[in-house]
Amino acid sequence: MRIGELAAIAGISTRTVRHYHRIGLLAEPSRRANGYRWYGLRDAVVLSRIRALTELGLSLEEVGDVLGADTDAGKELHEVLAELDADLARQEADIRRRRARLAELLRQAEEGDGLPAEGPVSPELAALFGEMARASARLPGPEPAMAAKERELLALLDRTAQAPEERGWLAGLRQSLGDGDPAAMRRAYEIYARLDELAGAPVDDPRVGAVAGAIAEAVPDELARAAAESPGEGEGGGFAGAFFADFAPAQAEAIRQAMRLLRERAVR
Amino acid sequence: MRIGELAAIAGISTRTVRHYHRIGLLAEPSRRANGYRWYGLRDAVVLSRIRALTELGLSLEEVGDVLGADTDAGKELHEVLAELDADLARQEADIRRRRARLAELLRQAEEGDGLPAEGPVSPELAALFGEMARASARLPGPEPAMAAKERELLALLDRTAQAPEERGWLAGLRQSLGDGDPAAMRRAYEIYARLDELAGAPVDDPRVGAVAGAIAEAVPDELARAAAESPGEGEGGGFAGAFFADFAPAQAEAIRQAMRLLRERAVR
DNA sequence: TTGCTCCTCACGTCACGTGAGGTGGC
DNA sequence: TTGCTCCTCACGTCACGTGAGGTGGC
Repeated sequence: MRIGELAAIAGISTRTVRHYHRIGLLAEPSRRANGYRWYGLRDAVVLSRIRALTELGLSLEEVGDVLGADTDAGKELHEVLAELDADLARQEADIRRRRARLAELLRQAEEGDGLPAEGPVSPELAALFGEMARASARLPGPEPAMAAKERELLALLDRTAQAPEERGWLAGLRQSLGDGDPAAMRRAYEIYARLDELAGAPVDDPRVGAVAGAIAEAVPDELARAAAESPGEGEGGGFAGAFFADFAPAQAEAIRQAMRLLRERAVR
Repeated sequence: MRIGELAAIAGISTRTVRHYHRIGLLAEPSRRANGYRWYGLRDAVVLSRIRALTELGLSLEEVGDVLGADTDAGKELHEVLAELDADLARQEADIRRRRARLAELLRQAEEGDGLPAEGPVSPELAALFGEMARASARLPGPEPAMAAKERELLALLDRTAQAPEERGWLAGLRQSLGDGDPAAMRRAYEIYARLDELAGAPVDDPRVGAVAGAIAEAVPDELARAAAESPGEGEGGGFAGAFFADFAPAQAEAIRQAMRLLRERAVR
């Protein structure tokens, strides 16, 4: 029979059959005078066996190994199948994890209005962002740019610090944003606004020290300790440098001073 | 910071970061005098967001779409995530099917001794092959070549006829092999042996007619009907031709005559 | 003549990995 | 000087899909 019929019997494309020839998985049959390949029943038997194996999920190389190992092909197959099952188990667990995460995100989207602009974050942080959105809506005027900036930083931190012992800052952060207390959240937004005002100011602007003090005051002890352990200026590889470079000079200075105050407080 | 630190923060290789630059997913940063790329905190923020999306299973193109759709990125993301979940659900179901099939095969291997040389087949056919193996072990001498050949053909048929209405032959086949009755199985093996003997014989060998009669007699009505519906000689595309070409001339003739007898019986 | 099947290149897919060959920074 | 990091090509991976351009069979 011709390649088209063979392929139809196996339920695959003729291109696939030719591919198997090219890689040596299926022997080339004889040719007719017109150059057409001419297949026998044996080819159909072998090809259907190849397909039975690939449909289980074996790679073509593994299929070749199994077919080639005529001495005790059963044992070879058994080993490959056992390995394959372990691999599929991993894949299944991975897909499940991802689907659970997706369900979580879609639920977040239902509860709030859509998904956060900062991208997928942990449920805890998503809840916090939701509180911020509600607080901001209650306050007059547009949201301070610094609030959005902090959210992006928090999203980054949220993703890089995944280990449980690295997530202490979350509880502290929740406290500093009031933990549901509207007054604390208002104070936080006031600080964001005051930082915004420092955007074009010189480093020695008199407001810098005041803002630094307000920041340090708003940070609860838990977060203060985490901040004290964080790398100081110039340390921590290029990250700290990139961090401060991301702010206007006077803003960076206020944050630097605030961190110094927090470190002093931690020592006491 | 340099590319190595950025990659470390995102938990990926530097090659991956460069790949994202090449395809335009992440903007190229400025360069230092030595040609090194120089990244800011913004890059880390964006890159971690990219990673959060790819780890969910978005393709890089989808990630690009989501990042590019600044007007209501949330809605775009929501759609992509919903599609993705449907896709993952399909994948999960597929993996489960394959694992169930694997478990079945591994169980077969435990029950019999190893996996059948014919490759993975349905549980019903595997059970039948097991009966044949036990029957053959009880009979003297090596197994007839025709028995092994029939198994290969049956494995092929098993895989090509998957729809329930196409699987009637299985019940008939079980009957013809005795359905657990040792006497019937012995008769079947006798026919295999007699077919083997026709391997080198001429088409007009006097034994041909007798073997054909024995085959037709051994086939129960259920299988006779299925055979009657099957394509005759020369029909059914190249398959029938390839089928008969796979036997020695006298063997093919015996089978041809047996099928004719079965068709006649079906008409009555 | 028309539509179908077949033939052989040869590039494209997806998300990078992996050298190859060379240079800057501590 | 040594080891580490960075740079730019450019091929390899996996299982085919998809033209491109041409020919045989009914």
